[in-house]
Amino acid sequence: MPSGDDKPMRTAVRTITDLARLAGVSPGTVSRALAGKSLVNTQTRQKIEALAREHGFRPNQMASGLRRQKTGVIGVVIPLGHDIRQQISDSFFMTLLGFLADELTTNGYDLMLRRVVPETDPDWLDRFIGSGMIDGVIVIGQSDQFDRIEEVADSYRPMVVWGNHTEGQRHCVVGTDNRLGGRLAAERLIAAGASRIAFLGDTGPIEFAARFAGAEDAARKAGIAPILPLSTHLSPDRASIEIAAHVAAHGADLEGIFAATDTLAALCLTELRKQKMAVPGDVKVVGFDDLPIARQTLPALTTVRQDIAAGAHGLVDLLLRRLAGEATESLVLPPELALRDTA
Amino acid sequence: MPSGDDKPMRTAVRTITDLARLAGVSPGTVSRALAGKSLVNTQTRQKIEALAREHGFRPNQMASGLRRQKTGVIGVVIPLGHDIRQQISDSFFMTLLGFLADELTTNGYDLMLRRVVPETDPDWLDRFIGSGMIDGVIVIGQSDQFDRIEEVADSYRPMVVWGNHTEGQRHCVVGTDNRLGGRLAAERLIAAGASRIAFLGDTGPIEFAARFAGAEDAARKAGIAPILPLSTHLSPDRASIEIAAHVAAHGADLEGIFAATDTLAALCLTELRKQKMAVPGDVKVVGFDDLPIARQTLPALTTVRQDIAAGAHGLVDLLLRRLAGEATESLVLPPELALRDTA
DNA sequence: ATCAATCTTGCAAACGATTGCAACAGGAAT
DNA sequence: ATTCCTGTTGCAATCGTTTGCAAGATTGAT
Repeated sequence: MPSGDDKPMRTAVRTITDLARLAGVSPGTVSRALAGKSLVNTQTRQKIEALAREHGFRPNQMASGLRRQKTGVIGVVIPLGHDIRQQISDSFFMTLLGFLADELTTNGYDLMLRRVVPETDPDWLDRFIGSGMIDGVIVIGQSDQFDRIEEVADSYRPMVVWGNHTEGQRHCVVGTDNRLGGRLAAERLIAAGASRIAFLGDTGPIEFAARFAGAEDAARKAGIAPILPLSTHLSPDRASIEIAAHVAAHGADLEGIFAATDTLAALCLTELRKQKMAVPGDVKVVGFDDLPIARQTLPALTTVRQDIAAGAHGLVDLLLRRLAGEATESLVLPPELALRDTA
Repeated sequence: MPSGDDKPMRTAVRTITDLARLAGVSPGTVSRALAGKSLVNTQTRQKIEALAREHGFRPNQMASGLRRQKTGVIGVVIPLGHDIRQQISDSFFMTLLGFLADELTTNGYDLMLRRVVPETDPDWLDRFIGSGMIDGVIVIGQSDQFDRIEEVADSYRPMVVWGNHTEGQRHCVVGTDNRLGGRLAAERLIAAGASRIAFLGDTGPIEFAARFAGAEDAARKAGIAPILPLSTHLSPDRASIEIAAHVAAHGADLEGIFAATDTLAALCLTELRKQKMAVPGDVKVVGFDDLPIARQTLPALTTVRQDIAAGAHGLVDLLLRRLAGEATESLVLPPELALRDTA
């Protein structure tokens, strides 16, 4: 029994049992005191708290999690489906992630981040959920994994997804009304006088497909020519090249361009300038997202705003509700046109 | 003893013990089989693996972590010191985070993200480390917490910090040579003909202070007037206003502006344009970071590149080494001038 | 002084996976 | 037939915390 009580080198207090010994009580009491339960005598509690502070003791979350069958951690997973390289620095998702971190922290949860490549790891979602490390999961972007998510949603409740809402889907989703957003964008282009309009971006991902569909709705309603889809990748390097080609091929025929994201819109503006086309004189441009960059392009980009903060708040709010056993509806946020100088 | 073996509704297999019962072996054997240890008979192993696959079983990470005293999780913490709102969507940190996630995943680790406000939570670092949830920690940005980090570094080894390297510091850091970067920026401005130069940004954060100091070095060496510090906040909203004021007050006197980040540089370009000052004709501008936005400003921004991917790689590499017990040196990455059109 | 009621506390069994040790089987060698 | 391997497996303790249950202490009422 080593007795180094008064030595300057304090004995390390790693477990609740160590602390209990020091306080002269049982581990159970320490646990209760630190957890703030009411069944502990005030003096005892204070002594324990003081000791814990003094030795910088914190209960081991792993052990606690194991015993209580909850971890206090929410998983956030970003499936990299369509275009792996893009997402690495995609501002939209990263900004959303920032807000999510804040919302979760506010609610006492930690955030475990995972980026997965479903193509090489078909089991990505089950793996994460089954790990036992997380109490719930937020999926950022459906990517091309809609069906997989649907399946999982049937048996796993604490999951909320950022993405597009489709009639009759079974997983709980939060997202902007992309179709409406697409309509707003196209309507703006039309109102500004454009009638030959292109959609710039891959129409594969479901969110983009919805934006495209919305634009088509507007075109049909206005009785103008159908929207011309111009496909691009999302990584800036490849997109630049592809956009240059598209502009060279179709630029002269076009009066309006609806870009699937602000990032693409900004690249497009750069390219149009290079090829001596005036914006909004020759061509009008509308983006999507309203990232900070939209205010800094020249001319400043007219775009469709997604309320990212509201999205993050909604995701966390719904997830907490589901954790509490509530049934929840999906949340569809209204997009809003941010009118600037390109259309 | 319920015997629903052949029912379509499979009995849930949640624990290693459940699986053991199904396979007719002991839990220990299942554990060894799933962990890929060599002491298990090949047939037994295959049977167990098949069963695990069939029932989608994965061992509980919490229990495993508790027993093995390691979690497979690396904590990544972003201290929000100087300007809380900024960092929420700061592209640089978020991009770094993206690369970190990839590097860690590649090495079999998960990433736990935490953003903290040291001012209201002085205990932020010890709390994270003491939680027992993480095997090591990466701190993104020293913010104003240099001393706190130093203290912790004395007793906690698996920690690596992104930030500035200071002579004789005790914590292991990875970062760009900010002072050299600052010198490169100022030298470029001087070479382009500017001799009245301002530094745009708060000189409080240590990284920025070093950039400023580097610029001062260059000014001294060239024998020009001292660099004029123009302080701003980092959140775009406030920065815009402050930059507008700075430009109005000093614009006429200035020939060169070295902005502490590309984001500030981009805002500055916008503001200069508004106030009818030609870039690089009237004023030359150099940024720092080489974020994607630097290619899209008009004119395209000359800036000092930080190699973010290399930074993330270095952080993870050093951390893994420290986890393995190696002693490690800090890693200082060389910045590089990305010459474009603003200077 | 006795008894009941209320507070505090300790005891010990979980949570689910891992692992040192010992036991057992099957073979080979003597 | 005996002994000694080698290769597999089971047993049971362990990681650190939580929590139901019961015991002990204290108080107040009778």
